[in-house]
Amino acid sequence: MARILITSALPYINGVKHLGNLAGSMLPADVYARAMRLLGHDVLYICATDEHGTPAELAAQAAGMDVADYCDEMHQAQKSAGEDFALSYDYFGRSSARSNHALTQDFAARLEDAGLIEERVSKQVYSNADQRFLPDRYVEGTCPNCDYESARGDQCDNCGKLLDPIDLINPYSAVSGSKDVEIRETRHLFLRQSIMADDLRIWVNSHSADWPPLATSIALKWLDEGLRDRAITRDLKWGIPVLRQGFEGKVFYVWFDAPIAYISATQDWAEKTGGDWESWWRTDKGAGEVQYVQFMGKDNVAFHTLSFPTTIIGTNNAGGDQYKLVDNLKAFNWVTWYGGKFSTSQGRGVFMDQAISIAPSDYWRWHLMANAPEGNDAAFTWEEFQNSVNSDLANVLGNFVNRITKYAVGKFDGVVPDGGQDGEHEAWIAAELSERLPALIAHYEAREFRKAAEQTRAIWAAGNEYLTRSAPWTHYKTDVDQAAVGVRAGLNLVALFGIIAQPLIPDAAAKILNAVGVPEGNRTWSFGDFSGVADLLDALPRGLPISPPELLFTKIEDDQIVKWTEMFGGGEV
RNA sequence: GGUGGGGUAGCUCAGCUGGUUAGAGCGCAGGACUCAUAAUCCUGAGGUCGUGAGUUCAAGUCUCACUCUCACUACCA
Repeated sequence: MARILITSALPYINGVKHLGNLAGSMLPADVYARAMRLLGHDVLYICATDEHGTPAELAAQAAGMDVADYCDEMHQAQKSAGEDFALSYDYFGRSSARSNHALTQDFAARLEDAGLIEERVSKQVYSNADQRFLPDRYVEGTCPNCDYESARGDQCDNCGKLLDPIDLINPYSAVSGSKDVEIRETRHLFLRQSIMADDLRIWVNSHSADWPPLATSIALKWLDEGLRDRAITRDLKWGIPVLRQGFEGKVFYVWFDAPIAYISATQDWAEKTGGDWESWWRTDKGAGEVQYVQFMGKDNVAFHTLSFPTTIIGTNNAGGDQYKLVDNLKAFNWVTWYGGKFSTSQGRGVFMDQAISIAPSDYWRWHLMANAPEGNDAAFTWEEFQNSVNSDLANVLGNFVNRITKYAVGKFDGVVPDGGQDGEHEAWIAAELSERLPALIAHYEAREFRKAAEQTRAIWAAGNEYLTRSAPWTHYKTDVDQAAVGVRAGLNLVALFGIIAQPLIPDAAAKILNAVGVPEGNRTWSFGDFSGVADLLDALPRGLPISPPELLFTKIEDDQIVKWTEMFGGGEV
């Protein structure tokens, strides 16, 4: 048994997340957590809302709310959306929690002791009308390169050129539209990442074999370009106060405190459950044996492979408490939406709360993982979604469960039949399983979600092939015992299919396992060694009553696709 | 502009350190079966592996050039 710590990138607070966010961090982390628990590992899966920063303040302002109240509300909304999708967090915390204030301030103090903090003065755009400093992208104006009139201060959307807000012609605040903006000097703390670059490179290279190329290549790219020091404070009201003379009214940068919330949320978990957070995070207190796995979209890779590690290594260098670095890191590409990106700010795509209102969570979980954006960006289309659900879930799995349980009710009094001897067909399916089950587990252990889903489906399909081969309905006419063998094996396959389905489609899996009376304690993946896989075909007690579950998966009809396409604008480019 | 992915059957994608007739699912065409949500099972058609060179006994797999596409590019997170 291993101890596995899992975190998924913290969803930002400014709205319910879309399917791209779900597919790229929370959902795969959940599927992995579930699979590892089923394998008997000691798993701790932590997530939280990421609540600080300019967008949170502006979103609250737009909603006419106090930012703390806004975050309370949105935290609840996201927590509830997570529950709707059966995300099995051990704890879903908040980066604004008191624990995170304390820990972030402690980290900053220790980084200073380690000589990694430096004060610098920088120039930034200030809006008098908004009474706030504006991040580059919140300053707009005319592009000096192409004369596009709504160019953002960081980059022009029209010609793609990277800009500095100072270069904009006729700059104005994107928040209020006010042209009363000026350049002001402001003092900030910088994290001296540059002096950690060599250490970071050695560490990243040590993971070149076990991280996805996407992760190492992004990290090395930044290192190759020369890691720059990064400001870790901001001129904002909402956030974690900087305890330093001359920094009154300033807070830590959201990207400094957010990953620290992985740790502080674990502290909050411990507080609530009586668990021991230090054994998960403190390498000087038993966390050395923990395997820590992070899940994130590719946009987050630089922060998780460079900035946060700098924080951890730097803090550790100060002596005293020693914290754990990530061991394995799974990075995802994007789910794309009809030629473009999902966008929270522009409302493009399908959001978690909308998704759950039109189809059960299992449908989304299955489709998003079977088509996970692992090697590449993955296009979401309604047709593909329909196909995944109807073909894989309804036809292959749902129909299998339905056909054999109904047949058992019709011909064998609704119990697992006795009688008969296993023969060549049972040997065939046993051989299939003895090859496929270890492959399935290997895919989960390697966090290859497309392949895990593909193998899961292949095992279900093998069940259908087994029924074709053993054909109990044919034997029933001449040899009831022979038919009993097929029905018995078939019902045991139903149980097995439910057991392996649990990480991906937990709700349907529970219905299936209830239908064939598998007790909670027997739903794990302790298959033993796979030489004994034939026992899986006779695991249910003979004579055990079973009952067909209600329709497991309702097919998605063409007219629903038409309706959803209209509703969500899918099909537009 | 720079950097990094990717371009493999109609569609979505597998193909680790180069090695027998390039694979899967869906879709399509035939057939089988009738227990089942008109489901399932079998068989088949279909690809000059983006383009052009090169290295090698041998390249989808390595090198170079070209082309298309997506992403990242550091004060949005």
